Amino acid sequence: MARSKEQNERMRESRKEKIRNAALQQFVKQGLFATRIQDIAAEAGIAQGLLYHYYSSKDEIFVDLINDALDKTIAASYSVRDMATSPGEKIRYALEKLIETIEHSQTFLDTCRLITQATNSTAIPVEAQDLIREKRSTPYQVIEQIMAAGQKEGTIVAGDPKMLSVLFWTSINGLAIYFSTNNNQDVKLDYRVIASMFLIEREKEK
Amino acid sequence: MARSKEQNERMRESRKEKIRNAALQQFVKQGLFATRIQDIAAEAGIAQGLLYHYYSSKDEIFVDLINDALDKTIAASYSVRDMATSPGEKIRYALEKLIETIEHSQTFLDTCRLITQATNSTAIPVEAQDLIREKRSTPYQVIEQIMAAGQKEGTIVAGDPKMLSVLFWTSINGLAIYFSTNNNQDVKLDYRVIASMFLIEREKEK
DNA sequence: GTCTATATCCAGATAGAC
DNA sequence: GTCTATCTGGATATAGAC
Repeated sequence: MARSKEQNERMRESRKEKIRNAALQQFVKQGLFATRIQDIAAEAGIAQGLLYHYYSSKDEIFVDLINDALDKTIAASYSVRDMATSPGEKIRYALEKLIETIEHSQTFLDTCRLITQATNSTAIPVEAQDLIREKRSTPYQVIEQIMAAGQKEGTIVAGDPKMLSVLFWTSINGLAIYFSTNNNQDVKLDYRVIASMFLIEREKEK
Repeated sequence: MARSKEQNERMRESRKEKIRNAALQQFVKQGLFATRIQDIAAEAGIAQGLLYHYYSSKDEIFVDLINDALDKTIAASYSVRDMATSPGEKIRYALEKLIETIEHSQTFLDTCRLITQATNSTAIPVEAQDLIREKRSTPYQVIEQIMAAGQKEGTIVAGDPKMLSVLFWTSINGLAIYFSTNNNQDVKLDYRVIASMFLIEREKEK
């Protein structure tokens, strides 16, 4: 009996995962409000009514997705922070990986779009607004600290570390938004151009 | 009689302008779908029914706004193109002005947000989609050409001019999106950091 | 021109059959 | 668990009074 219960739990969770994926596709394409419950159900291959056995409302799915997206972003920034290298190298490596991810991971682009959408609308569930207030500043703070450490070390350009962090993330976000709707293969990004904003000459050579 | 007719025309247009401004405020805050006709009418200080004497639908207002926004962006890029200076100086000057505008003009931020919103949603009127397809590439092409000219001149860094143009606009757009919801005065932008992505050392000194 | 009141439609959420 | 059918609320757009 216990096993059957466990199996059910697992099946239920995998079904919810399927619904979340379907919802993410629709939300990034159409936005929260233009997406109908029916659209999500159709994308997930189930009837509209059945969706309510897994989520009690459209908003609840949205909040779940936002929470996931924010946690992923925070986790990624922590993995950069905890690297066993110099601050300058952390910035260089992070940009290299982020650009590569922008070019190859649709999931990453979707995550960026969802967060941007949520951050730029007052018409989202209050729970989502709270999560954003709570979690969104972490990646900015992480990069700000690395920038400050890099300046002490002499590998990062002068200027307010907070500003450098804002430039770092807004460049990445701007690119992600652009590539999410222009997945044209005719533009190949070179992360070193962006890196040259932050790293002083000596570092650029690497 | 002719004068009265003319006056009426003018009053009608100024009323429509008022409605457009109200709609822009609501669209950038809530998005096209979450915004109700009622919200626009309230913001414009008129009754809901009256709005239909000026616009026949919410979509029609949206299309009008998108068209304006795209035309403004194109006009701005042409004014940079037609400057009587070197390509390197054009890039430097354009960035200086754009950063200043991001910091001080709410209207500019709203324009960027509206275009970003429209570009990133399939759930907008087809007329708006057509306008975007038609007009959106112009600013990219203008900057691309300046970058290429600057490379010949020896003031712009190496790399695909198309990529440089994409980096130029996505940086600006990313910043505009960030500042439209974080109008914190505690971060002062320095355009020279961004300029250092594109201009080679000799130019940076300016 | 401007308002209030209303008809119509459509999406979210629920109920009930299988 | 899964579906179809239905209730309900709310927004768009229209009609009609002033």
